[in-house]
Amino acid sequence: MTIKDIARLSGCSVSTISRVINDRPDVRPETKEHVLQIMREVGFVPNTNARQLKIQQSRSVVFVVKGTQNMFFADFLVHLQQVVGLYGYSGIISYLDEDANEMEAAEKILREIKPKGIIFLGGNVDNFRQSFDQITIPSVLATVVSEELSFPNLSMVGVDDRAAAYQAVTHLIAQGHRRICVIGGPPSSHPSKMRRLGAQQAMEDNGIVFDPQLYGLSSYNFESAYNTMNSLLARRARFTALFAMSDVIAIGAIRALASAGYRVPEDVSVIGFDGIPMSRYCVPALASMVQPTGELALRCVELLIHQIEHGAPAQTVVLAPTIQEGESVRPPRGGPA
Amino acid sequence: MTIKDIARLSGCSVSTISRVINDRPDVRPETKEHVLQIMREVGFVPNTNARQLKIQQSRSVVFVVKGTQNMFFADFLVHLQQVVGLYGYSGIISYLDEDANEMEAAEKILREIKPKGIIFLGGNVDNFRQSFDQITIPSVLATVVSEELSFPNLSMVGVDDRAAAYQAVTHLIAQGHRRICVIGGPPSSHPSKMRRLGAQQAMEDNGIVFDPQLYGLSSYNFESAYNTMNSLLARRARFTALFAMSDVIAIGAIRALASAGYRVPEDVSVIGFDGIPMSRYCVPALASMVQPTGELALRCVELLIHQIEHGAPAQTVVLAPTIQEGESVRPPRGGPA
DNA sequence: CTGTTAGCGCCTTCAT
DNA sequence: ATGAAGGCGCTAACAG
Repeated sequence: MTIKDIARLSGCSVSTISRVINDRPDVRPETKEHVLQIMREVGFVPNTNARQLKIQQSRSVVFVVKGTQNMFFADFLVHLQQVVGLYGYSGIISYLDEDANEMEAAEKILREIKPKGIIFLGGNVDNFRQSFDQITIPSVLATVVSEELSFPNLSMVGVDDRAAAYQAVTHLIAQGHRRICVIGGPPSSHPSKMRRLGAQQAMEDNGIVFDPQLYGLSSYNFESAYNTMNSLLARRARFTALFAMSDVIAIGAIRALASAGYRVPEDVSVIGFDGIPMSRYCVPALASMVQPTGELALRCVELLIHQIEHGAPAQTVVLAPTIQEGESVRPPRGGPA
Repeated sequence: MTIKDIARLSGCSVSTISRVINDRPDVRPETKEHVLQIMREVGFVPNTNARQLKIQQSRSVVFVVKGTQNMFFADFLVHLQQVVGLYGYSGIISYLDEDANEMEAAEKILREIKPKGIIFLGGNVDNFRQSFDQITIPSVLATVVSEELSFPNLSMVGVDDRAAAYQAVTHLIAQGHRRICVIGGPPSSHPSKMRRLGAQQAMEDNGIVFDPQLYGLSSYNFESAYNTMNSLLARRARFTALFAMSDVIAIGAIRALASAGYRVPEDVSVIGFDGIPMSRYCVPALASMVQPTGELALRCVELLIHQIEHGAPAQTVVLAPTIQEGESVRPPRGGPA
C-alpha cells in the first residue's frame, strides 16, 4: 500500500496525496477529507524510510543517558518517551557508561541515526566545552546547568543545585546537626560541584567549618556509595548526619551504615537528592530534595521541539526542587566514632 | 557522502561499493580492501533510510515493556539494549501501562516501525492467545512461559516461576513460619499464577492450609503493594511471613508494615522475587528469588536473532532462578494481630 | 487547487 | 569479478 495506490483509489494524483499526508493548506477541504477517508479505510501508513530518504531527516530524537544504574534517569526517561510521543516524535534511548564520553557517542549517533535532536541525561561539562561544537543539531542537556557552556543549539534544563543543596544541609543544621558528612557524585559531575558549593555555604552560614575528611565521592550507583561510606567509616569519620547528592547514593550509604551497626535516623540522619519513587518507600522514608521529573522532562522536550521546528534559540531553564521531609532526619544523638 | 562518491573515489562502480557494504563474496579481496579503506578515510556511513526503503525492512527490534514502574524491567532493558547492539541491531523501547493491550500496541508498532522482531517484556497470556496471530514477525515473550501459547514465531523465555515460588515459600517454612501471607501480581499475570501455584504447593507439602485471607493482589509498583498490604492489615490478617511476587511489591509492602509499626524481620519475615539491585541495598537486605537478568536478556536476543536470520523455529527457554538469602527472613516470633 | 516528474541513496537483476 | 540501469515510496519543484 503506497501513496500511488491511494492516488488510484481516490482518483487524484500522488502529489495531492502527499499534500494531505503532510497537512498542506493548498488542498481543497473536500478532496482532503475524501483522501483521508480512503486512507483510513485501507489502513494506509506512509513509509517512513521513503519520506526520510527524501527529506533527508528523521522525526526522531535520541536520549543519551549517562549511567545505567541511575534510577533517577530511568524515571526521567519514561516521562521523556511519553512527551516526545505526544509531539509525534519517536525517542531512541542510548545508554552509556557513567564515565563514557558522551560527545563521541553523540557524533556516532548523529551519523548513524540522523535524529532531529538530542537530549543528554547528564553530561560532563568539560566534554561538552571541548567537543559540543561538533554537534550541530538542536540539543538539550538535562540536569546540568553551567554558565561555562554557551552554544546556540544547546539548551540546558535542571534545578538550582546549589540552592537545593543549601536547603538540604540547612534542614540538617536546623535539626541541630553540626558534623555533617557529604557524599557527592564523581569529580566530573557539575551538579555535584554545585551541590557541594551549596552545602559548604550552608555550613559556613551557620558557623560550621567544612571538613574535607567528611567529604566522600561516589558514582551514581548503590555499590559505589556503599564502598564510599565504608571508607569513610574505616577512617573513623565522625558525623551525625549525611547529605547524599542522590537518593541512590543515600541508599547505598545507608546500607553501609546499617552493616556497620549504625541506624538511620537514630545514629545518623540522612537527606538525599532527586526524590525518586523509591525514596518514599524506604524504611525509614528518605528525606530528599525532589526534582520535578515530569516538569523537567516536559521542558526538555518543549525546548528541543521549539529549536527543531521554529529554530528557536537555546535557552536555560532552572526549576526549583522541593524538599521532601522523610523519616530519615531527626536531631542528633551520637553518630559514628 | 553517498556510495556514488565512494565509487568515484575508488574508481569502481556503485554496485561494487554496494557489494562490499553488504559483505558479498563476489568481490575481489583487493578491491574490497581498497574500497573499505576509502570508506574509512572519509567516514562513510550508508544511509539507513535508502537501504531500508530498498530492502523493505529495518534492522531494528522493539522492546515492548509492560509497566513503567517495574524496576526489574528497567534493569532487563539495559541488558537487552546492550546485547542487540552487539548483534548490530538497534533496539527501540516502547513503554506501555501495566494494563494496556500489548497486542494493539505491537500492531501499531509493526506498521509504523517495521522492526525485524519484537521482544515483549511481560505480557498477558489471554491477549496473546487472542491476537498474536496478527503479529507475523519473529518475537519473544520474556518472563512469561505458558503452555497455552504456541505460535511458530513466538519464543518464550523466563524462569520456572512455580519452582521458584515453591523454593521461596519452602525457605520461609524451613524457618518455622506457618502463617504466610502472599502478595501476587495482577490476576492477569501468568507468572503470578504460576508463583501462586508453587507457593500453595509448598504449603500443602508441609501440611499448611492455604488461607485465601492471606492472599493479596497488587500491581508491580510500590504504591499498589503498599495499598494491598494496608488492606490486609486492615482486615486483621495474621501472619509471620510474607512472600511477595516481586521485589518492588515486597518493598511497597514492607513500607506499609513499617508504617503500621511492624518490623522486618523481627515481626514479619519477607522474601521477594526478581533480585533487583535494590534488593541487596535495602535495610534489611531483602531475601529474594533472583532472576538471571543478564542471561535472560542474552537468550531472548539470541533466540530472536536466530529466528530473524536463520528462520529458526520458536523455542521455549526456562532458566533456574537462585535464592538470595537476605536479612529479611528469620524464625517467627509474633507478627500482625 | 491539482497533476507531472525528477530524484533522495541504495540494492539487485542482468549483462559483460 | 564488475558495471549499467531500474526502481523502492515519497516529496517538491514546476506546470498548468
